[in-house]
Amino acid sequence: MEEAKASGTAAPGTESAGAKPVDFIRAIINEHNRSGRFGGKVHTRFPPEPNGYLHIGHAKSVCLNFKIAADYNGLCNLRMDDTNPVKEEVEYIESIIQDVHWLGFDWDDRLFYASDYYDRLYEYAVKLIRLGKAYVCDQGPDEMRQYRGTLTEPGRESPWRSRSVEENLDLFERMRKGEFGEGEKTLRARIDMASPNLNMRDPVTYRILHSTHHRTGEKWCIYPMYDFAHCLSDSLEGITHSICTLEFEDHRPLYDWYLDALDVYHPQQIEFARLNLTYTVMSKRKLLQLVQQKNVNGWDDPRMPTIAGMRRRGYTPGAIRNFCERIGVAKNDSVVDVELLEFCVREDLNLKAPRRMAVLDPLEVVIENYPEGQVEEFRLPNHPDDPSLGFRTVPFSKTVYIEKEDFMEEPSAKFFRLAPGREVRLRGAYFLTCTGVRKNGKGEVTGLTCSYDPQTKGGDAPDGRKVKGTLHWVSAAHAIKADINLYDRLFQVPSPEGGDNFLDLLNPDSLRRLSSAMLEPSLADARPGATFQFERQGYFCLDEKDGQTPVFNRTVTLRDTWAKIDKGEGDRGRKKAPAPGVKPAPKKEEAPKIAMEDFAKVDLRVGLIREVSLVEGSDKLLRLMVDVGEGRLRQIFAGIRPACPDLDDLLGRKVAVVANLKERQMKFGLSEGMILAGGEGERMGIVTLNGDPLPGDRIS
RNA sequence: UGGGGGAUCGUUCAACGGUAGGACAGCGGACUCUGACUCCGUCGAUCUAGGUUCGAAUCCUAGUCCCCCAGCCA
Repeated sequence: MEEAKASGTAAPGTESAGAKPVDFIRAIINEHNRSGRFGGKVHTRFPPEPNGYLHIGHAKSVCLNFKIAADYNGLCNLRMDDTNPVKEEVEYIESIIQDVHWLGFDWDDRLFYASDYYDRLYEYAVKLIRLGKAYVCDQGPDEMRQYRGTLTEPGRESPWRSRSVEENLDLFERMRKGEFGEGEKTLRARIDMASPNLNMRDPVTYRILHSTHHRTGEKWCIYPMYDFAHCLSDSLEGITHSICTLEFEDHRPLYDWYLDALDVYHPQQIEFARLNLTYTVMSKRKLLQLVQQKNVNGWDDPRMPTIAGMRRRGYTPGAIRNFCERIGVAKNDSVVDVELLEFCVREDLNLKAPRRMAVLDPLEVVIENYPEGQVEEFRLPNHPDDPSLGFRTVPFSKTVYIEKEDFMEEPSAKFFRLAPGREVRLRGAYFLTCTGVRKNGKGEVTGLTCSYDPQTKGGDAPDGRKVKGTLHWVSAAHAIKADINLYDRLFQVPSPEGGDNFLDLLNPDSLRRLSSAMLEPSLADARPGATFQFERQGYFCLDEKDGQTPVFNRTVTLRDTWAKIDKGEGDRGRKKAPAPGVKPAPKKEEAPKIAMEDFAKVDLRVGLIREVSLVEGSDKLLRLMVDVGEGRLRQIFAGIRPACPDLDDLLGRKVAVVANLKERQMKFGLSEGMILAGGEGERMGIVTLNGDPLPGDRIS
């Protein structure tokens, strides 16, 4: 086979082991370049319809189109696909222009509008009529639908299909002049009413819309349909590769048909899978609904997956571009984990964001042995790894605020922040030991008294003693009060886009407003839009500066290993754990929460019980040694004792084992799976398998 | 039950008849004046069944499942 990579399109040295794999679109382009189909030229376009704000899904397309053009030394146009004046607005056009620019792309003087081509499009339509390939149809919407047939039955030809060229020309001209009302007449392509592809059953090419267009005003009352306008706009602009999303795949025959029928320059349409993100919705209809119903505060609400929303939230263009790079491009339907986006944001911000200290939920600390009225100034670096970001000055005094959650009166073993008698470091300042706790009548902690070690100025102990915790802090006398918006995912479930009840799935805590945060004074100079890392908290950007109190939006939290530990302990300690090792059957009343797709991930295997023993200290658990066909026995602790008065009865039984479960360390030992059982107490039963399945056989 | 697409670690992208690899997530560890960053380690997948082949994620056959299409929206 010929070496594709040696064809000269790859830069020198890139065909070595580290070469980036080529996605399927570039593979097609490479093939075109090899065959000379477009003379080595690559010219793409990003063609949004200005009927909403751009979102992260559009960003994928923007990056794809502009990057491909750049990679191949070609060009990419920005084109507004404005063929439906009813839905489109100037506000959207402006936002699109701003957003694509903000993302870091430029189209020079190549901002186009499909409406730029209305005159020529009209001429093309006339030509189609002359060729006998289009006709004016008098069918109304309902009638046309009936004649179209169904997915399985062919359509019937319209009675108007055989009008003469002259009559069609005359009628079309009169449509243009406004002699007919909306819906009275359409221009249709004469293709094939029996085509299995519905798009080819004499599709409407022009429709009458007595509506003011945001650019052409009253000039037209007939407007071309997408399929007609799009392929010809591409053709007119000399686009080589018309990259669009998957749902247009079965429009490609029509794309090709129009261009062939008119015998004009013919770009190649290529379809890729649109981006979906977990915990959000991407359809413009749903986003519009959220805006209109005021579930969010406009298109640029920081919780929205729109470019404008992400900008306001503090996401950077570089992070978004990087994200689009990492998710790749293919034809699989995919839902990308929003954590990848957040990773990209952190990755970018970590490098650039100056560090600051901000206490979101303050707890007052009085340092008893610190001189009254004394103020020290510490010079702290803006970035731990990048000296070029410089320093700022932070004042310190007798009373400081620390984060409420950085103190625990009765700490667990793994908590290494402040607690009575414990010593921690105040970042960049001193070691601090908690000597007393102040409480209100309800027993809530309202403040601490602490002592500091003057020897540890700057944050290091001359005697070399270590502390486990370092806390951020703010001097009470110098603090700036601020409001903080804590944003979380908009929806509670990973895929809210499923049914029509997506509004029920909104996360009620997607925005938490904090109004008593205290910031270090250097933040007074922050400019709107500037992003900082509030140490140990996350990245925050200044939203607006009008009013007395500044407002910071949380862009994204820091990765928080402690939260996981803490939560894990909480789960173990507080919640009543179900009998381990048993998957409880769902109760009748409540619908099962497991989606079929999740269930399909369960690897259910036949397990042969080889050993059974009681577990000391538990009246529910049994220790089973089960053969799952792996050449060794798995130890499974199962809470099935109530179902098994006679242990010997279990020996040799074949049961259903969930084999791909993460093993679980229990106090009795490691449990390497789960066996299927249902019911509770004495009514519990174990799923037993009859017949001759072998241990390890998959159960489907 | 028409047509068009798609099925590879939990997620996503790769591997183009020759060792199934990367990233994110997870887990474990090292480091740390951010429980961050960084570093190291680790877990983990070819939809199913046949066939071709020395060799199959890749080719063939037959299934299964998922997505899209019946706008005068794009």
